[in-house]
Amino acid sequence: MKRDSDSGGKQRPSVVPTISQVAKASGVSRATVSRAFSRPEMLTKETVRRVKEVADKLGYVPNQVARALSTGRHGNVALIVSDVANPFFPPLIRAAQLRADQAGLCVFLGNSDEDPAREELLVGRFIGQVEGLVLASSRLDEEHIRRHATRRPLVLINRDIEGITRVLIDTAPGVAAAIAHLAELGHRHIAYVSGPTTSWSNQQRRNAVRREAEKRGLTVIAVPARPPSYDTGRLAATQIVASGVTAAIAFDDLVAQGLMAGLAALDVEVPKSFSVVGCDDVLGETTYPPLTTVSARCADAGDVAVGLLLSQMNGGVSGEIRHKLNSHLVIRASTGPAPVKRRSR
Amino acid sequence: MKRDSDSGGKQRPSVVPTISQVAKASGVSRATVSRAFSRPEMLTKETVRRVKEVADKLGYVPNQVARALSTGRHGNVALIVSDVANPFFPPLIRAAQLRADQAGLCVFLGNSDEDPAREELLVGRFIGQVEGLVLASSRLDEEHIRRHATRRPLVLINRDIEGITRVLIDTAPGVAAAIAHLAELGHRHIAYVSGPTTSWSNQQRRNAVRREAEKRGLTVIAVPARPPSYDTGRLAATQIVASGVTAAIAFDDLVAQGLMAGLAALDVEVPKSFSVVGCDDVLGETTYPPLTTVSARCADAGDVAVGLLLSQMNGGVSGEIRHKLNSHLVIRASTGPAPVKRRSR
DNA sequence: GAATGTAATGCAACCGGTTGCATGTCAAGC
DNA sequence: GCTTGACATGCAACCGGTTGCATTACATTC
Repeated sequence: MKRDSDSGGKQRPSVVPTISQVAKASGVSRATVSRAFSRPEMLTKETVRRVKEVADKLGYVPNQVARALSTGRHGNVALIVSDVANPFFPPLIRAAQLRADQAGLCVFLGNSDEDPAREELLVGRFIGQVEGLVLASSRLDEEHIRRHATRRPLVLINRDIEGITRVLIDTAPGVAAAIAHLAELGHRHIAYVSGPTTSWSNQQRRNAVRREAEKRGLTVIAVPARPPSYDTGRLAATQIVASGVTAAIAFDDLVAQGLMAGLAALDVEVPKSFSVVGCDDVLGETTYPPLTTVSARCADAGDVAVGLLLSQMNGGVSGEIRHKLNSHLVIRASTGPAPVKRRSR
Repeated sequence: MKRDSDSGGKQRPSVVPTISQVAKASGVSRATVSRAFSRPEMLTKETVRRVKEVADKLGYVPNQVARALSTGRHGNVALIVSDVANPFFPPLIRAAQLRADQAGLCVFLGNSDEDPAREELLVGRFIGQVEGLVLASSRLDEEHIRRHATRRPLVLINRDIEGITRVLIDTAPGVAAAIAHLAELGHRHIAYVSGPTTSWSNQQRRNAVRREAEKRGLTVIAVPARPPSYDTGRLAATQIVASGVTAAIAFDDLVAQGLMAGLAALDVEVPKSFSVVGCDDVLGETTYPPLTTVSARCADAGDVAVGLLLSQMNGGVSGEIRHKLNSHLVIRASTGPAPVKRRSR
């Protein structure tokens, strides 16, 4: 019964030393080595020092996978977004990463490409090896989300499901400010260039436009740009110009940018003859002309979401949290006074 | 000695059934359950069917972490990029994801934020739980990269280290075409707006500009935009205009876009009085005017890199691979005939 | 000096799978 | 009818850590 699994000659000689090798080399038990790394306060300083020294020499690093198996803590979280390539997400991803990093966590990124089935598949793959999930603009139906939430701490971004922790980018105040801004500039008839009907953000924005416009006596028409993109925005220009409005507020910056391109192609000058407002503020000053937009602080959303996830993972927060992020209007150069009204068209 | 670990009442009653529970419920051994999932061809069809049925009923899913511990295959790969927020990366990330997904792999995303120390930290966290790594635009020094490559399959993007599998986006042909294009339009003096000196891409582009310009008898000046961004591009405009050149080719699209904004601010019309060429083709037609640029097919790079990683993980490809991706010029509206020369300035 | 308490370390079971080998079953071959 | 072999399944060790409990060593107190 020779069971000297430690000294056993493996095919890979020097790579990846295990806890047993460190234990043997430093003349202590595996338990002590383990504690030197995970609970050093239980040990003599001297012991910790010695073990770590040996470990260093051998190039030992605790095996995360093995650790995860026995403790159930993997040190991983998952972030699933609906479209990595949409400029709304990269800053959000970056902020989420940063926050997770600070907590020593690794992050899995999933890209659902707007497809619920894909998203479900990804969740399935991730859930076994993460301690928590963040779903940004999830396209999953409520039932699925609830089920996953029973298995793991889960935080939603821009999805409003009761009982599940969520962070919502509340663009209503910013949109309201945008309407006020346009009203002050003398615009009376405006268009809302709308996004996906299933999107929580779109519903929220459209309602805010309606409400505020009504309050100020403006008339609003809705023109779709679906899916929201530069191209659909551009294509919407004709219809919008034909409708006789003098300003438009778009579902997002990409649509707004497309719209401006469409207007330019029709020889409609922005902001001289037509004003455009975007949403999300993801393009900064890079458009021509620089876009007036509603800043949605998407980076903060990533940061906050991971923060909430962390506290849920640790403390096991009981109460439901519905975190709202404020928004505000950033005025640049795509909005200006309403053109003098022509008598007839 | 009552050691009935299987039926033992855990605190969590129904969640996450284990292989033992499935084994018991279906009246077979754990080994058989294991094989029903990982090597069904070893078992009777009937057995597989029965086990899977029971597993389904119980909601059993094999635990990835446990599996990884015993097999050493985690089913994960890591992708580290230097800046998620740079528009060059999202398409690359997306393509890499897609490819990994098809192979049933989960991907960890790391963001080094251009910081070698951070990148090293991330690699350390990932390496224990992945089967392979892709480093895009790595800022690590060669020695570190080589070391990691001995531990795990590793593929580089836009980093040229001998002996390590790498995919390089070869923009030289596209840049050469751009110079030719400008020469044909009558430009004689041009500027190269350069990026990070340590960047492989930048060196390659600058050299291509030099070489091709010399061949055609154009003169080139170099103007820095560091770090490469919209803002540094914008700021470079003054110096460029003052130098008397009639066209510029920028390190990337962002710089080019900034440059166009800077030119507009100086009342220099593009393309009438000045031509601008970008690089990477990540902005499509969204600039004003639409940017002539060198298409670098960054999405393909992600796809190819993961593909190479996979083959390295499986077959254990022996020979070194240096995969070059071609580039070509996309002509849009930011380039035009050189303005008629004024006698003096 | 014996009893008591406390701090440091070791022992061995356990996490949930995988897998080499042994065992058992059944049918074909002589 | 008994041997032989192929095939299906079970046994038990193993992956590399963690942790409850036992043990040991040492200091304190009376």
